[in-house]
Amino acid sequence: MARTVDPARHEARRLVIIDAALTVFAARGYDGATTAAICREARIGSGTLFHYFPTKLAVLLGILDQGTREVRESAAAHAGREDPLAVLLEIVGQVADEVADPRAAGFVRAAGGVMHLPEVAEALEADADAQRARIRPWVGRGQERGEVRTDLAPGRIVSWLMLLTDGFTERVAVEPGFTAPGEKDLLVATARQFLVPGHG
Amino acid sequence: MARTVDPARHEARRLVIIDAALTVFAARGYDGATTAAICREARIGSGTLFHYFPTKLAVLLGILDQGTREVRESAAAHAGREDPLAVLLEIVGQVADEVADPRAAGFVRAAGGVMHLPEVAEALEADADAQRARIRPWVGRGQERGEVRTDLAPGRIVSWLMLLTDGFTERVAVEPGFTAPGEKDLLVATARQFLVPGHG
Amino acid sequence: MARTVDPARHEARRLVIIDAALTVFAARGYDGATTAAICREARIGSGTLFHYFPTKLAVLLGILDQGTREVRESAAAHAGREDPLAVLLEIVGQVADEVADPRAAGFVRAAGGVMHLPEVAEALEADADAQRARIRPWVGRGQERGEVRTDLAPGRIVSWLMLLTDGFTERVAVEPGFTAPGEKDLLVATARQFLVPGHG
Amino acid sequence: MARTVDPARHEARRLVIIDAALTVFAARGYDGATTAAICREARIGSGTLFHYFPTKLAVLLGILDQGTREVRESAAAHAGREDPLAVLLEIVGQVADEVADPRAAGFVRAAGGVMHLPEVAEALEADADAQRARIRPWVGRGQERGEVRTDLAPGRIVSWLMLLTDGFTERVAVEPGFTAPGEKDLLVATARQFLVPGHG
DNA sequence: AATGAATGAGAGTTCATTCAT
DNA sequence: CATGAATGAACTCTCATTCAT
Repeated sequence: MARTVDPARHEARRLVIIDAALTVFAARGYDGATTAAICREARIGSGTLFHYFPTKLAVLLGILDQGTREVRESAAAHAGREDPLAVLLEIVGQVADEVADPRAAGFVRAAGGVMHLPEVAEALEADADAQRARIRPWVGRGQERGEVRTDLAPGRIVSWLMLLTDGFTERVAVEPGFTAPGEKDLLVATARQFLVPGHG
Repeated sequence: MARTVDPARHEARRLVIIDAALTVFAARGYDGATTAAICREARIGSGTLFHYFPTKLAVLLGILDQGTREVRESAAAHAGREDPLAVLLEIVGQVADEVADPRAAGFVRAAGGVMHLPEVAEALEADADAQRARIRPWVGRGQERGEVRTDLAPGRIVSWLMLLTDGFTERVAVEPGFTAPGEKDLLVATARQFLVPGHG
Repeated sequence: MARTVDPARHEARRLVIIDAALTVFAARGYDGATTAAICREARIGSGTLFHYFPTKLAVLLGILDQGTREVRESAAAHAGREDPLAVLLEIVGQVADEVADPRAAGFVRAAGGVMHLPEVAEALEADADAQRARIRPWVGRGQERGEVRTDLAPGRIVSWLMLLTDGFTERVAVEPGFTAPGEKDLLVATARQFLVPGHG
Repeated sequence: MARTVDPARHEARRLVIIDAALTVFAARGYDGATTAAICREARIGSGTLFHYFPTKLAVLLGILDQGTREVRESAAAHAGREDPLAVLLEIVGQVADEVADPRAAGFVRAAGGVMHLPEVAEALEADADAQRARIRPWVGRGQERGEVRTDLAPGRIVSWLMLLTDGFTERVAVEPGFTAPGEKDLLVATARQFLVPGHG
């Protein structure tokens, strides 16, 4: 009656691998990250990696899925709110917080570097969809209540908010002096400015 | 046995290779782009590629240098102007125009994907410096003349303008419906909004 | 903590594994047969396989030994017979019957494919020896009684009978239209023709 | 005007590789033969092997194709002959000669060991077809002329001739004392006996 | 100058085997 | 006794780079 199948342990180990891979991908890019380096970082044997993920690419996709799942959870957390503009700015601020993880930008670039792989493109699209779905409803409600500008279609406003967070992520990654905590307030202010132009 | 080192011919061929490589890097990423594929695209033999560039990495760096040089040339074109705000918005608009090349975003991501290589980091930094140098003086002059907000240090304003163009580039790359020509005006308007907050 | 070493149960399980391995080896060859596939076929865990056999190779050798043992048993069954030629033709016919098992030919080829391994070569030799030992006495007696040609040394006649059964096995394996039951009679007739040339 | 494409040189090198691979496959089986060993035997770098063959399997298939081609050429050599029985016996004898190459049997077994791979099965079938096609017409003509038994369908006679050569190959491979030159005459005699039963 | 055949270092991945449970 | 998660040695194959022609 050997009951070695401990799903919790399995999931925990999976997360260890994902975390290690995130580190290595961020530091060396997708192709630069050897599976050997990931295993070393995760302190596992090479065989174990492939016990949990069928290919190196699957590890990358696993990380992306994880991120998408977290975006969806975050979206759920806003349910029931009645202040759309505040929610939108909170979401923007949340992105700034996430980018504070020094690995975030490196990993985003690593994934972008292999976006030509269909599976990666698909996963990134799914992630983008989740992000849009998190933002979109609040734009609509904000417009209905007159809290958000109505001269732009809601979908376009979503795109521009994502433009701001994308640009923010990139800057944090590239510019040493441009730190997430230090620029967060200006990000939120700029987003507000964009959402409510007259405000300034 | 005429030593027919025709520098013009040499440079022309170099540019052919650079253009081919740009196409292939954009389509497949840096590591995904084999030198064989670049040679095929450039219609040259593999040996020829290495006559013009010592390594594959050197090809990438060559493209980046080319871009940096163009930024510098573009900067020179603004010399003597007396309307800083207009110049800044022109520069922003110019980025939107460049991004219309469908290869632009793909190449940017390809380069970002190997940013962990010191030479690439250096080249990208040089490019960023050139971009900053192109923008920076006009921010300062704009502030002096009262055309640009003064509540932010000029360097920070430069960073945020680049944030906008970076985010714009990313959106164009990722979102099928988000086209450079279609969104250019809003980019310029948003940049203006950022530079002159009261304006809206 | 009863030391329930039930030898019967142990042997039964061993046979289950051997049978499963025979199936998988026949279908995929020795190297193509993963231990995982054998375990799946035998409905046991991978650890269990190695409780019964120290290595994958030992499983193969186990099957071969089993076959050799059966040849010896078959040989014993002929003891006391007084009609050498009939015995020889029965043995030949028996091979045809065995080959009717669709796995037989596949397994023979699988074993042949790793004959370069000394242990396998040895086991196959032992099997061949057993087969020779089963045939040889009846050839001698047949010659003594004038039932079998005497122009060839008995050992050579044994070799040629095995040549016929080997070729038969191969044909059954390779040629869809060449079935063991359908060709058995001709095999026996050809063997008789070989043993008693004038007979035709 | 570099004209480095020397097809003759290319073909020669290809044959060197095929010959080396034949040796190694025969000695160690398909899976036991590492590409490294083949390269060592052929005195080439590992990259060169894959310059000539896309995969290790393709090398095996190349050898099989080569064999099939040779069978077809041999078939063509008999064109115009008017003595069917003699041709058939010559073909049988030819097989005995080929089997004298000590690598032949080992290679046959190596290929058989991976017959579960569809490409190998297909190639072996093509080879078998070529062999049948080489034999078949002479059986028909032999029957028409009354030189060959007519109680069996011609296709079946073909199968049985191949049974004899297959068994011969196997015996030569397995039995140290059973040599191709030493047993060739008996092979031909046995084939004749089979083709013309009354003869003995 | 231009070529492409040849190279080999290095990568991802497989799988027989071990051993704690 | 039975299990299957963990392991790492070993393999095939890719591809940037060299160099004789």
